[in-house]
Amino acid sequence: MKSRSNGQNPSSQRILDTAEQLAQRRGFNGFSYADIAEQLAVTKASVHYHFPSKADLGVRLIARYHETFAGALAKIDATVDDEADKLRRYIALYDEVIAHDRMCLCGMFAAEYSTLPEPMQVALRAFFDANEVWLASVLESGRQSGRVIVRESARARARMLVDVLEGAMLVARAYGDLARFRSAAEFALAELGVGVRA
Amino acid sequence: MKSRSNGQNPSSQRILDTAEQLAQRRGFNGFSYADIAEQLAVTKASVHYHFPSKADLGVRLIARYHETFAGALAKIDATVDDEADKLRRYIALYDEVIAHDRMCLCGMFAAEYSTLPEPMQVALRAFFDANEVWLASVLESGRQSGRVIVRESARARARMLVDVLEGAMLVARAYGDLARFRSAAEFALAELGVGVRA
DNA sequence: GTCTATAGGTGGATAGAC
DNA sequence: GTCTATCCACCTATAGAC
Repeated sequence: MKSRSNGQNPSSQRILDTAEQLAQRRGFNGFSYADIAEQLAVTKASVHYHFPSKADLGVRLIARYHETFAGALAKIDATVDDEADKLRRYIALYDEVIAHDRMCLCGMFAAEYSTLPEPMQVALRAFFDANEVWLASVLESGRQSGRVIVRESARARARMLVDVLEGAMLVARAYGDLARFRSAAEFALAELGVGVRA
Repeated sequence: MKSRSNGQNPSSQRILDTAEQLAQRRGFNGFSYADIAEQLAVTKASVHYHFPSKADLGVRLIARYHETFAGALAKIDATVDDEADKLRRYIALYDEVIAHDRMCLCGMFAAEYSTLPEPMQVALRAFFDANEVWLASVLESGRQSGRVIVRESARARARMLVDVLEGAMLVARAYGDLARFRSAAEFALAELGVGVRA
């Protein structure tokens, strides 16, 4: 039945790990099959066996990133009640990315959007949509519980929150300055009446 | 004395115009000499005559973009007194970029930062530094005149402003949604006690 | 599932005629 | 200042042996 890798076995995972790191640091147009093969000490042909085309690889990269992110959000929902805490935990997800000297995979791909195969563009928007939905839900809940200040549309504020975090990562990376990202994140939280620490 | 184009003659300007458009839409790694040559109906060799290496072209792109931007800021300073108006005019500069279906040149290059030749990286930071200095000055002045609400460091708030505008452009472009950018910009202004309209 | 080998194309860049 | 012609490195991708 399985005459071809489905991207779930160990080899495929290692390839995705390596490609993800490269994509987050150099962009989708900034790395090649040769780069992946070199880091894993295999041949380009071997990588092509698991991911026939770069478009396939790109779609799987976004899908896995999305799944991992969604899992992290589900864990927050399962372990945290306070909406302010949820927002802090959300920002910590971004913090960990830039702390590892990476850009958000989807923020990176957003820059290259017009050069991407259409399936990747669709998957990319799905990622941002999911972030927006989750954040809007937390903000709405926070407004009702009185733990978060949201004067305007929760949905619009959710979008703006994603925007500032992506932008802060983008610019901070040019300065190699993690503190710069944290400062912007702190401001974004403060506007919601949420302190950096509980 | 001038045996070689200095990037200031008409041909060079047309090349820079074309390259700028391509770079803002596809990124520095997303266009080639062939793309420029095709749009201008000349040969690649002719483009290389004006800009021998792509690194040369990239540095000149950022330098010209920076100069144009600085000129626009100087014009704002020369024609507007009210700090809230200055901030609205500043945001209008970004608005015009995305309205032309482009990303900020330097925001785009920031994504590709680690793949850029070092001279381009230096020029890139200089652009963001200049933005930050101008904005911080306007915010500080606005705070003193009472026309802008700035509770924290003007410098840090200036950075955060650049971050949210760059991030809003980045994400809005994936949705082809100018309104999404405008909404984020409006929020950013509102936090400073500045309305969208005077 | 990984390898060697290679195809077919495009990248940036240069030489030299006009 | 623009052209033709070309170089060489690299790209994505495939064929076929092991």
